[in-house]
Amino acid sequence: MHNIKEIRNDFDAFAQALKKRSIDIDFNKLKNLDIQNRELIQKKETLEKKKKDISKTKDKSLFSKSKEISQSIVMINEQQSKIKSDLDKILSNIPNLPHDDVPLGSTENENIELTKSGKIPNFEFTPKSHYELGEKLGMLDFDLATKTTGSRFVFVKNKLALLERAISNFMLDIHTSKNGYEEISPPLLASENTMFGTGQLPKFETDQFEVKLDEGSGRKFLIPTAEVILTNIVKDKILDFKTLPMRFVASTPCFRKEAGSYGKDTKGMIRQHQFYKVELVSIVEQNNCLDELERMTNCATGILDLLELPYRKVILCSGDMGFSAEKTYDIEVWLPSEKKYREISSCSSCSTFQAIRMKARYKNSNKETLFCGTLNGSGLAVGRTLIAILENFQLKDGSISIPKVLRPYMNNLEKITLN
RNA sequence: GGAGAGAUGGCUGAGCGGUUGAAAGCACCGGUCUUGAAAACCGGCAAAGGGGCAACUCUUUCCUGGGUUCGAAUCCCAGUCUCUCCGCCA
Repeated sequence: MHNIKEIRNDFDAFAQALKKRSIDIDFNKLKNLDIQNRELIQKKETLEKKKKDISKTKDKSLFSKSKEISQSIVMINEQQSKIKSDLDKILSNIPNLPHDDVPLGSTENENIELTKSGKIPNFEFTPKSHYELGEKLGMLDFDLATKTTGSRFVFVKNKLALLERAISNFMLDIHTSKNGYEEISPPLLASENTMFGTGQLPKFETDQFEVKLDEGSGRKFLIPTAEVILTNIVKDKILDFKTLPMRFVASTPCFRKEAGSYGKDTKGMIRQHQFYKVELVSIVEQNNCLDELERMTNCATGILDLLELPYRKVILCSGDMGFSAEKTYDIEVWLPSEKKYREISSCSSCSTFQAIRMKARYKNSNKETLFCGTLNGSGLAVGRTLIAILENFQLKDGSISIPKVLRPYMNNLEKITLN
């Protein structure tokens, strides 16, 4: 969320910066609400002061006057809180401003490739898709999932289930032992307020799975990414700058409705309602966001290097970035069956955007209270890593060789074969 | 599911109708002392919002929302959350 005080300072600059997002906002309305809001606050405060003074005198003859004032305060207060909530409503739906580094654009076609790494495999046969391979092995069962649950779910079985677990554990080990992240096993449900903090609510409610608990308890949502729950660790906190940066890693299932992606990636397990993801989150001093973004992105690509998977790094254009991000790198892995790169990680700096929503602050060395910077990135999406391994490490007979670094996690298995 | 207890500043924890924005301790910052550090002693230290170029000043905030009152952290009602005991259970 943006700070209205800062918007006020340079209203036109804000409107201009937001244009990069190609978002339609009624700026005049915003401006007017802010002015009205402050006028009413001033009115209210004048009356409150009067009332307070009367109370201090303890003069009985003034008590009735005080009562009158109370009534006017109630009325003004009603108006003011209405205006304030309208104002907040607009503010909470405005996305983060793109950083200057971010290229201008409206769709993914304007994203810019920065680097390419790894060697694209050269097959002597036509490479199969992950779902062909998985089904042939009898280890990916989409039909069964359709029977028990519905579309966009999958049963991962046998050695592929082991592979999935190995991927997860391998990534966690690297991030905790080499990259300095603290491992967390978090709740998979988040409260409404938590979802607001990272920006999933209110604007993207239709993408979320809501879960009904007992009557009376607040609304709960299945996390669409561990980012939500990990970032909110610092919600409502005022941290000491010495405790920063904080770095968390978790491997969790993620749940997404994928509303609006009907007909997209319907085959296979590219786009599922439920998938595992190893997520990285950093809480930093606000000036360190961009450095941390580079560091985090390197942590993600480091995994692909170790797995020997070919990938490229892309910087997202202004129109393709997520709601809370100021700058995002996507890491895309090569999929031989599609002959193209597909997203396997997305690393974003959210500047102070989420911290303002969460009220996550810290005291810097000058004892000033400032909003934290927050970052999140996949390190990596486990399901898509599984896909990438299947496709890139497939052999002519449909068996899969296991990347060397994963073998210790799989009883030194070298190959997944039909039987 | 049954029975209780609680929610106060960065943290711990007093207060239970009128200078209480809030005692005390810890943490933190500054100073004295010390070769340096520690200890000891002295001093400082909440957040949000409004007004002002600024010094500064005003308002709000003791879980949330209502109510009583001239006045509420303190009394009443509702809600949320947390904890303890019993039952059930991975």
